Amino acid sequence: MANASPIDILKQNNLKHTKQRIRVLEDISANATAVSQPALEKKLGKEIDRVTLYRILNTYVEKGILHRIVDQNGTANYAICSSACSAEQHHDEHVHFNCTNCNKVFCLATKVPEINITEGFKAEAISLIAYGICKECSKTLTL
Amino acid sequence: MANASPIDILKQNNLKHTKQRIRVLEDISANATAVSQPALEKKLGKEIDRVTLYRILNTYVEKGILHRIVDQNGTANYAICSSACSAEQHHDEHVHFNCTNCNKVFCLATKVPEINITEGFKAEAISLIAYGICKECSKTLTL
DNA sequence: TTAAGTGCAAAATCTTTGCAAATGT
DNA sequence: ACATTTGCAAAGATTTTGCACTTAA
Repeated sequence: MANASPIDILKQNNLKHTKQRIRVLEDISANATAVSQPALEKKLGKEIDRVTLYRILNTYVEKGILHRIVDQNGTANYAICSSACSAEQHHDEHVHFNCTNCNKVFCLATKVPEINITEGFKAEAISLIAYGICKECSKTLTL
Repeated sequence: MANASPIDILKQNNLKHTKQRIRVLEDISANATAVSQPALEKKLGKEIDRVTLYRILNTYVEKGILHRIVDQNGTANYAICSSACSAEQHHDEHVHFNCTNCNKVFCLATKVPEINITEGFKAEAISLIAYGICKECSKTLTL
């Protein structure tokens, strides 16, 4: 249920499987944390044109293949969606953690709790990002 | 406790009260919702240089005078901090609502609930943004 | 074969930096 | 008078657009 191969994912979404698209999916799956756009550019910059990367990422988000998590700096981070996601109803209802030291974005197991939204407002999605120091950096930063 | 005048706020923070700084505070206070940077630029563009606006907003966020709420698009929105905020410990622990129709950002009365963060991660701040249709747009969008 | 996807060039934005002139205390 | 703040010019970064070439089906 969890780890479909890049090619499977592309097939399921009627997308041509080009080597650029496959590389992007491989790279993001390989990572335990969400990957920032700058990190992707740095990593794939020689294989994939910057513009193509923008287009691939947008396509993936539209199709519900990737989550886009925008952090406090306005930087986009991408993570593979769980199987529950689809292009129509895009549920990204787990908590994200953005380390203010290493800047990595983690998808936590914690689910976003029910929120009492003010009468009259209709919430369709909720983004909950915790900012602080991640597990790794906590160890290192023994100042 | 709530509505200090722009000049009072500047005095309290040892900032010179220039007409540009006062205009920014007036404009943001006048609004019930948070104000986006593009909206501020559009409104104040003839009175205040774009670069000056960046600097004023950054100063205000550093001093804890304004909250910066970054929405899904990476756009910064600004709202006056409650009295509980300070430059050192900056608590912005209420829920924000970003209307996907009019793009306005509302500060809701709802507080951010306690979250169980995964062992090892140290959360220092939490941003919770609900996306959907705001009160006003709900009325209008009777499609 | 042909529709979709990529790369390159270039435009449009957005954000930061440096410095001289203006302003508040 | 003096330290800050502003505005302008310019550099740097990010994101979008258009179009010819390439590639997967």
